[in-house]
Amino acid sequence: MNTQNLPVAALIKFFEQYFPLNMAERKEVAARFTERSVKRRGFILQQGDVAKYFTFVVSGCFRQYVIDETGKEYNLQFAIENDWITDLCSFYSETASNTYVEALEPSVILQIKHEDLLYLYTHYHKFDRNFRIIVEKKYIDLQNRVMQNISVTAENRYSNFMTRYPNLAYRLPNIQIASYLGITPEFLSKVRKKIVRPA
Amino acid sequence: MNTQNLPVAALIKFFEQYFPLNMAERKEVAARFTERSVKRRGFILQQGDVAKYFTFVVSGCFRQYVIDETGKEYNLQFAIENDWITDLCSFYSETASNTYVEALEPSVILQIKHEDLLYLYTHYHKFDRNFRIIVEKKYIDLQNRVMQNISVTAENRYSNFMTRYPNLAYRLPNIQIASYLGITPEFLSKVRKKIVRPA
DNA sequence: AAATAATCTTAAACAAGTTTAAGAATCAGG
DNA sequence: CCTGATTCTTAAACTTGTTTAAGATTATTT
Repeated sequence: MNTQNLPVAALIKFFEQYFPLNMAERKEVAARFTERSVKRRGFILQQGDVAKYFTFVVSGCFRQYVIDETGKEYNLQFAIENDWITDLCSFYSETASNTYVEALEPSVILQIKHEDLLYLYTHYHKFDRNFRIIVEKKYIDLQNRVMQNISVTAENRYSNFMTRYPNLAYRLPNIQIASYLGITPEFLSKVRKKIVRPA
Repeated sequence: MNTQNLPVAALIKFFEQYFPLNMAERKEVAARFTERSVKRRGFILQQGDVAKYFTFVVSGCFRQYVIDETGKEYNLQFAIENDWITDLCSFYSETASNTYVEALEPSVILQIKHEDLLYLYTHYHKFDRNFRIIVEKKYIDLQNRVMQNISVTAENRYSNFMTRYPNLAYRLPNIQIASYLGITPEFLSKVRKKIVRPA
């Protein structure tokens, strides 16, 4: 099995940030994750579907969002290379999702089915651990975001976002950033103007 | 070892929601968690400290909060019986916390040190799994909160909070709820009035 | 390269939420 | 059960962010 230069090499490298994988574990990764290309605006999850996969982003960019009764969209998260995305709630409870996961760029992903991930959890201690760590890191990020949402003005949330996620931020249209920060694109425009040419 | 009626029995019961514990695992739980009583307004974590413990709440109620430059407090989370609380970021990175964790009621807790939890992770697969599940559930809650923060008015956030966490909500002063929802107590008062006697 | 779609900006009128201040009600602790 | 401290309410003036609408700019697709 030659996994060099393949998307699965990126995934193995990701896991090995935490702990080296033995040969059996590498084989399982190669066997149980499925590669897939997604074009811009393609969906890997839509409202009403059960999230069947946990997705590792090899290249490209995704957003998860919800749509309210009035048709407005709200971005819950972005994921670029080396990040993970799914609707965790739907994935683990195997119930219909309220969310969409859409590619913002042409992307390459590796997906694992719920049952295969459970298999890995049960047979290889290390994957319980790896996914514990993945979710812990995401939890910490999310808590930081909640903190900002309840304590920081839109202007500062925008500045902080740009400094914290510069790679991500400069790839995203402002309209997507506004939706993530919980403000309108019009107000973001105002904020940006103010930052460039402060009163 | 008789653990009936003891706080540690509550903790074992908590873990056994997910998977039964064998005798060795129960012994480790009894041995590695330390019981502690905390009086109202007592702190188990303060800004500048490293969070040395992961805390299971046997009885009582805690809040985690931050204080900004102007001295205002913002509640990041509450934890009542059968919930867990710490500053995850500080706990895992072993760096100083920006947050406080304070008892809102006289409380009884069980705490495990970072090194002891790592010991459990390493020697007992089940604890990696249990803590993966604990954090996943907390992540899902937090994502739901972010969604509300960016898409729902203060009035509806309050209503949703009251229906979603009634047990918790009716134990908390409104001032604490306001701080969690990201609004002022004065505005919450307005909102409550409107809900009782709609215009 | 043209056509279409999506994004960005501006501004005026509006709505949601904050600030300040002060009095009333409730609660915790000795 | 008394007392000080905390919490809750109200209201007026203010600030932050939204809505609507329209034109300008930039990307994407054909």
